[in-house]
Amino acid sequence: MSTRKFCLAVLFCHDATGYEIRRIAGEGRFAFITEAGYGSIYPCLSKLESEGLVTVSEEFAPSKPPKKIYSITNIGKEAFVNELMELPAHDTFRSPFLLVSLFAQYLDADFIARAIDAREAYLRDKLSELRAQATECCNPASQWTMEYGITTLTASLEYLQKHRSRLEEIAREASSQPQAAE
Amino acid sequence: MSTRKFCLAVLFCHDATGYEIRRIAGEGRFAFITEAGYGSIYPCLSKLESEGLVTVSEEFAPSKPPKKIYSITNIGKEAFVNELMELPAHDTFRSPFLLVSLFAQYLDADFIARAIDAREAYLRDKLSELRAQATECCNPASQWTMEYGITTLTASLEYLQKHRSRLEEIAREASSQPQAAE
DNA sequence: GCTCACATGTAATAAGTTACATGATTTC
DNA sequence: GAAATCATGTAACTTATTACATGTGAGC
Repeated sequence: MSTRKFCLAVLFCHDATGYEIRRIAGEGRFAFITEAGYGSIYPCLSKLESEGLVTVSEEFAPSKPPKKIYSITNIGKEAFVNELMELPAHDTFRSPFLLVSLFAQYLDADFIARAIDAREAYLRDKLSELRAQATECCNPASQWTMEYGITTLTASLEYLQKHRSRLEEIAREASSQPQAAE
Repeated sequence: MSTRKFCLAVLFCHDATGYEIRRIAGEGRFAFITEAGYGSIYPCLSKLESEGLVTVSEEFAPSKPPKKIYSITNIGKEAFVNELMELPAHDTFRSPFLLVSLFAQYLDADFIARAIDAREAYLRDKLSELRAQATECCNPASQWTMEYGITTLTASLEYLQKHRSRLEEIAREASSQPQAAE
């Protein structure tokens, strides 16, 4: 149901094609909603249309692929707001990296260093993207939400930078001695 | 594949039944791995057994339901470590609450206040549970990982406490005036 | 000439969630 | 006596992911 809400959320703000909705997924103010691909978005838009929550208008530009521009209807807006008005489920936060860190002592030190590097780079990218979008944006609720994201990502990046050496050491120490299961 | 890794991770540390694995899901050092239910765990354990990564021993205590205690095999340990030794995928963080905050201006102020209250309570609970587990635990990698979680949850809770009034005001202001779409 | 961005979609597969089905023991 | 905890599992359903399939135009 999360792709559904995401599509409605985007269309609530402005008309868009499936392609555009896909591009927005996981970025800016939608960073923490979903990262749906085409395979979820296109079928979802068709379903929303059949339910009357959105309408489509096709645009045939000469010598360009035809576009389907989706708009949310009043019924769609109402449905969306109603769906939001239930106490939101709690966050799902899943981190394959934290599974790696949990078993750092059984993995090699080089690998751990590379995994940390990759994570640091990723967090930095996400952060700069979010910061850029946040300064551009003038809607107060969007700004509040993006600042929330910036705050938590910053905390995450700072922890990683401050404490990465400790994790790297755990991996180094373990690989230099015979290992025993915990 | 995440339930699979989670089961192997738990069994890497100690033997357990499906029921126990379920209880550990989403708690302590496994807080950020998965929150799988019985419906994922039991079939997963059967599959791991058929692959030879774990073994089962049944325990028939008189006047108690029979238990199936799973143990990881050497092949299982090896497979697990090998699966971890690929650069971890990036985190997935999905927050239904942040979708609500994004549209705060269209929702009623009371509802926003309740949603924030619920989130604050949830974060506080998660944090105290994690802190309790972190002090009990003496494995350095587990501790590093839990402190990571504590750091980000703390940042999240602090943001919410400091800035909740701004979000509440957005909802209040909007409901007192005629609304226009963004 | 090649690759990237634009643009839409389907089909097969994998995975997870929910509800169902059962039953003993312990705690209030 | 009721509710919660321990304990296992299946079946149906929903959802998301991946790969496939196709085609144009712009920039290098």
